[in-house]
Amino acid sequence: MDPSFPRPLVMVDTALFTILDERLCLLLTQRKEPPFERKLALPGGFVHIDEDADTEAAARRVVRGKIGFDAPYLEQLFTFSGATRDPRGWSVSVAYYALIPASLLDRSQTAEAFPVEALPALPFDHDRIVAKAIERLRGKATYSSLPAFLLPATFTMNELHRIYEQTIGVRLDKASFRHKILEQGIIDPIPSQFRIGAHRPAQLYRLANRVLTAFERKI
Amino acid sequence: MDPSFPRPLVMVDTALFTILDERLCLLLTQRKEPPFERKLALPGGFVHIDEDADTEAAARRVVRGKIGFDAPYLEQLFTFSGATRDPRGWSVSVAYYALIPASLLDRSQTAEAFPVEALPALPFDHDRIVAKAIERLRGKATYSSLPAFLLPATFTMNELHRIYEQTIGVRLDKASFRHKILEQGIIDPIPSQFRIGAHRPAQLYRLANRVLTAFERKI
DNA sequence: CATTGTTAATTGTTATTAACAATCAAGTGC
DNA sequence: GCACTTGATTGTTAATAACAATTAACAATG
Repeated sequence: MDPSFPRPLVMVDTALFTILDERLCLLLTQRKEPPFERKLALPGGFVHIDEDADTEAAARRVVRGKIGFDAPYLEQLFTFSGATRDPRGWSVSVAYYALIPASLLDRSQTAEAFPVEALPALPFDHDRIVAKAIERLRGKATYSSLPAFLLPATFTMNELHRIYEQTIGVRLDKASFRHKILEQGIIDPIPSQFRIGAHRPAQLYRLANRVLTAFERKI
Repeated sequence: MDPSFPRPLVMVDTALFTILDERLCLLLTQRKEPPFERKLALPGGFVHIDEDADTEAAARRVVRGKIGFDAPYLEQLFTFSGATRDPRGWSVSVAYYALIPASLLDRSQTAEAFPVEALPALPFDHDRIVAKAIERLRGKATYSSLPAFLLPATFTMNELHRIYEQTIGVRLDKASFRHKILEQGIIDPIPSQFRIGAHRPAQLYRLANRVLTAFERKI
């Protein structure tokens, strides 16, 4: 019954995105064990088959260990594998990426956030994982509500606009953006709630539902 | 050095698509071993860590075992995992999907092709794998050259048109389709080569390069 | 050898959609 | 009051797409 093939190591790694100071950042951890002890790396760990229902549950466990709560958005990214990516042996890493509003993070956590354009050298094949995660994030941002999961529960149209521009990396026309987002119906205005400050009050919005919505066209 | 966690089983499964009689089909195999011996299932097998460089190499090995050659297009689909998906124990299956022109298949292979709307009941969680593979195929077909990999090396514009309609599942305007495809530059006309028959000869085309090309807009 | 049928390829017209630029609105601080 | 800043809207133009119709090139037929 039990197949006699030698089994690979199986782990999960997570790319945790947040926006800090208008810049896309990744949360890294200092490794507590060899190999690469004390180096900064993506949060990850081995799958515990007596504890985790599946690899996504393992990823959620890792995320909770890092930030203390579940990420508003978590998605499987890609599975990396091979004999050489980990010095401990032939391994399989099921990578996930998650989006976390900076408003949910506390001070010590944001201290470990690094802008994606200024990441330190990463061990294992974590550079590849990060590259793929950014590629996926940018790709999905162009035709879905994905970037909204980087914002707190309530936000203004301009905040949403900026977060789309930051994640996609291109200018977006203000009027067109407004039109298309409202047309998609992914957000609802909160009646008589406005962001007040030094300027004209801005209408506050919230996500119409908390699941990812794909658009028919690019934003 | 060696982590003492019990290790999951690691396997690959493949969804092999082809077009037969204008219908999208999947190649299935009759299982030779328990569990589910003699049942039709997706081609798959355990990763051989002394033989496979990574899981993609394992998938290529499985595909070669099924059709005798490498598929023109192969891509990682998703990783399925958990304690219950395989009766042999906590397992991880890295699923791949591939596109294979029917012209490359021989008679005995096409005999094992089933239209995706008329598949037999599949063991394990292969139904989920198939559903996800079809979803991915349809999704990518709308904004990339993916469906072209279901055609032989040379084809007419109308053959390409039909294959897009079949994979996406919607009508596409003939004139607009022609326009957009040529604009993308993914195919080149083969000078003075035409498909002749009972009617007006049709210009033959071939893929400009053999890698997947993503479009800026939907087709 | 003109007629018909069928597929291939093109053209034009209209309706949508997006990009760009400008303008109007509503507050604060001086 | 006035300048300043951000929020929100409007209009004009250009680019695209959808739809319908037409022209082109063959084979088969009587």
